[in-house]
Amino acid sequence: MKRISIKDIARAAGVSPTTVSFVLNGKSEEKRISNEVAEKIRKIAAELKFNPNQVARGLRTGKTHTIGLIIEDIANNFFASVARVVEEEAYKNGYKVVYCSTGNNPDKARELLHMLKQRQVDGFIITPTKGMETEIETLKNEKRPIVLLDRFIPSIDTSYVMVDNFKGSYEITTQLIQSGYRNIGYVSLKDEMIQMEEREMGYVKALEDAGISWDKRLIKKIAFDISKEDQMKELSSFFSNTPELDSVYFATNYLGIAGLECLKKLNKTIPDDLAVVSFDDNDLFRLYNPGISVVSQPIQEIGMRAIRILFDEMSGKISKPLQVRLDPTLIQRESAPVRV
Amino acid sequence: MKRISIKDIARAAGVSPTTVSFVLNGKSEEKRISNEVAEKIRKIAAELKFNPNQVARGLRTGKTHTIGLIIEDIANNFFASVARVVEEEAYKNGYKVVYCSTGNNPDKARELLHMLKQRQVDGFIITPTKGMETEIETLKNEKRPIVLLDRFIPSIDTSYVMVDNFKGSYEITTQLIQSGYRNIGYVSLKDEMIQMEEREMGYVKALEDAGISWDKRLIKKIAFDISKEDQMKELSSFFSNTPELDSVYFATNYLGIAGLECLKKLNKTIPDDLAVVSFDDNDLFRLYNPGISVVSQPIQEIGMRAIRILFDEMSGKISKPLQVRLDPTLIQRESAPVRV
DNA sequence: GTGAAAGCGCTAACAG
DNA sequence: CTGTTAGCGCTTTCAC
Repeated sequence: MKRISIKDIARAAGVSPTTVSFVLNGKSEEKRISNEVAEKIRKIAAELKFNPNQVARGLRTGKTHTIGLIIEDIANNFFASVARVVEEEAYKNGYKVVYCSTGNNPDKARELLHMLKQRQVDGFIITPTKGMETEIETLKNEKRPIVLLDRFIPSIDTSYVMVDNFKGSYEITTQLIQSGYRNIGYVSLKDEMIQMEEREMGYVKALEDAGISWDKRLIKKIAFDISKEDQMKELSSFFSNTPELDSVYFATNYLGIAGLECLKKLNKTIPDDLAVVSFDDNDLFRLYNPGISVVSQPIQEIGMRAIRILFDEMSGKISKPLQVRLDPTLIQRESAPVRV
Repeated sequence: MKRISIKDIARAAGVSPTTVSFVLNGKSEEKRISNEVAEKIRKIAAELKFNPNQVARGLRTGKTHTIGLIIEDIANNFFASVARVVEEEAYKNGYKVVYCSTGNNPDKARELLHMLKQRQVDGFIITPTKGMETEIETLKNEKRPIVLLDRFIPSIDTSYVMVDNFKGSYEITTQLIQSGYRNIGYVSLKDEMIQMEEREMGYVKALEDAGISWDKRLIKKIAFDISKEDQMKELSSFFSNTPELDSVYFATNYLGIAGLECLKKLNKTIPDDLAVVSFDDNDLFRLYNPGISVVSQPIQEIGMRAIRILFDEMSGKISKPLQVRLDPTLIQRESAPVRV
């Protein structure tokens, strides 16, 4: 049961492969193929269940109809949800997506990029890690369609789609201050990329604007790649070393989840012992008792914009990088009520 | 800045493309290419930053080094986590993965399969939906490597990897009974595949073995594709129509999450008003107050076994389908304590 | 209106 | 030890 090719159809129809190709690619009008021939070819193709070999087509045309999606971690809810949107929209346009998780490891990220290039993907959506500057630059110079996701590289002018991190961070911190909190802890990641810097700036600026001097001791940074246990240890010691905290702001969903786990272990009650807020939303924050107040990202729109911009770049519809910052949404729940 | 090919290297080195191909594919020994030539070629390739075109290679060799992963929904924690494991392991072996979410829609599932075949993926890992029997059968007849995930198709003898659903379900139901619960609700999906049937059988068998007659009214089935609001409505009315319930068992993480949301809205206290257990584990169940008792799947191992079996099939190491049922783990938390 | 032929970049018989 | 050549399946220019 051998795969059937365009030649088989040609033979069966008594025409040349060329004609078959024209008809099957909808160019029968343009090439003025007679209706009878066209119909006949289509009929035979259907009977034989002909599947064009996309690899061969890719080799010939240089287009693989595949896009490469490089994200931090497909198991992370935020990225998985974005991936879902990207996949769906790509699929609607006849594109497949190959995805890769970097785990925030620059070496792996570079390798993945390299692999995707070898695979001739038509475009890239990338959550860049540190140390990818050169590769992204190269991509850009090669005029490959590319849009950055969740963060960008300040030194390179590419398209990107991300939430307005500063704004979200500023607003939720301000909210906390207005609710009467003064000793607001901030838990973030070491080795940060620009998006985390923006979140920190939002936090600091909100404090400054409220006339609260910010205290370095209330800022805790955790490495991305340590074990769960070490994470817990770091968090625990942070909380025990800063008894003056009346509230804490976790800068990613990932940290927020770890934070809740730690506070549970320490038998701290939210919000009585400590008010809690976090960047990003998810089922846990939404349904937790008490519900965790968050800055939520417009996930659907982030994914949609990213893939649409990529398509526009691929089709040449836009030639200049497009940079999008979406508004976050503050969701008030019960984890940081007005202090009495 | 044109892409450089094997010919360019050949020209630069003053040898033929063949020789370059041999050297770059590590066959210099086998083909007895002289060391000087080999070295020279390698050097030039490195200098020119040569990237072999995998599409061309794929066309020639018939191997794309890509595997297709068809799952229910990449945004679902269980599948995303499995996907992560699969991707990681595939990557270590030089394979990429193209993933697609079916959303449990048979038509989409079939289309996706079709697309992946056109793309000449070397193997498939598939979470089958209803109505995919013919396609899977065809795949099997074409001798394409394939392993089913999370469920299987009883009428077709393929490899698969899944948790022992019956066992998990039986055990957690028995646990509930032994803790003194008698009116145990069961919330599952309509249009179920085999894995859900097994879970239901586990539930029913546990009740029967305990001499409890099971009541159809305590079993609620919800369609997969309805809106969140409708889901909530269905759940609410189920709970109000069955006031005799002392406990409820949700048959998937997805339903468990919806269930918690519903109970929260109805102001029911767990476990005082109603004890709750669920199939699958996740951050929400683990950190919820009270912690939700669950049957947890060995996600890491499921992903690992699936990809390893697929590789073994691809390399011809095994010729007979391998069918794996992994043991689930009961995790006792506080949502269904012994009744007093 | 349709077909012949070249070629995308690579691999692998086969020849020398 | 290395090169020639054919061909994977498709698209596309050019010719008839």
